[in-house]
Amino acid sequence: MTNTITINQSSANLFAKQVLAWYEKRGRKTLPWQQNKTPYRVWISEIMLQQTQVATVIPYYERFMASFPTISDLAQAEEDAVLHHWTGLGYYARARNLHKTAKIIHQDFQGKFPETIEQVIELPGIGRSTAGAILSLSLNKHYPILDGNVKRVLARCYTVEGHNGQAKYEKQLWPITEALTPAKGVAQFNQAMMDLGAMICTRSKPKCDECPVESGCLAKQGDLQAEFPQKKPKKNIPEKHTIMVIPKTNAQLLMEKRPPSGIWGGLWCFHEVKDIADIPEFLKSMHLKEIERQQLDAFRHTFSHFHLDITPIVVECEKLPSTQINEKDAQQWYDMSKQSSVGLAASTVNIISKIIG
DNA sequence: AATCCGTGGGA
DNA sequence: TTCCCAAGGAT
Repeated sequence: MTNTITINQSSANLFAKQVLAWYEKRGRKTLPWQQNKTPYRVWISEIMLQQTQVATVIPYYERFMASFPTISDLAQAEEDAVLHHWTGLGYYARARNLHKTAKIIHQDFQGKFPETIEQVIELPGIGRSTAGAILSLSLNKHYPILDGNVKRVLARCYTVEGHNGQAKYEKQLWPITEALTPAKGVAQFNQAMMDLGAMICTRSKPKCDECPVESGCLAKQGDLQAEFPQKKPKKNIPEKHTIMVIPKTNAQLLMEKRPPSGIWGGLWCFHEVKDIADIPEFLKSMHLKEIERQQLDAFRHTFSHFHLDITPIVVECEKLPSTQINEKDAQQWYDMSKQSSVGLAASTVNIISKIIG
């Protein structure tokens, strides 16, 4: 049983007024994607910021916009180049969807970012909140958002039960953000709500004395800030093991492109085997002769949903004659003396740096 | 509806 | 150290 919250017009007006006044004084206005705002620039920022902190995003954003200043540039880029700009950022489906969407806009919308919510939500990687953010922040269109910051602020203000990722939680919150989002000043309001969540209504130790809506906050009134949003039940994540084989010749490492979906989809990675005994067969299929091997220290890479213990094995090899290492699409030699131009997972960068030193 | 998809920072 | 989880969306 979840109680339905009703918000009348005058309390919504007051809420918006308080938030907008706060934004003028304390809100963020100098982030990179807040300069020269266009749907394209805001779109890229919103995708990068999904489940990712601002400080982490900024350097990625700057590099990305320098390489792909327009939708057309992005649409015409190689997927490897787009993923390269995502190396280490995580959630790589975001980059693949970004590229797909750029192509769609290039082909179906004459390169102009669509401006209706229905069209924007249709695009790969853009859901209701991101669509609302793009259109409100860049074009001041009247759409609500509901990102992690807004959820936390509203969950406390209205003591909404549930936690992130729970359907009933969002189902309660959407009508609230709809009711509160003003038609006038929507760009500033939406930005302000994210700023409040990020700077004031933080998950631990919220700064209620600096909050513009403290007087109406139900959590504050009941001293329940620590109880909302509610805690997610903890779950033990499984442990997995893998052996990564790294054939090495002089200054080159053999890598392969991972399938387009699943973990590290579309990134270049080292070949995985279940057992050390599988290594000779793999080397043979690559037309490589083993000279010697060196097992590096195993290390743990932890994802949100499992641990992966990785044992890297570097195999110094000699390329057998008469063998164009066949597969230019699935395998390639990574030149350690050159700058990479493809997408790599953080753990792959880690292994390469161990080898290069 | 719950799970899959990364990574690094903060407590 | 260990644990939680952040400007979500797709399935």
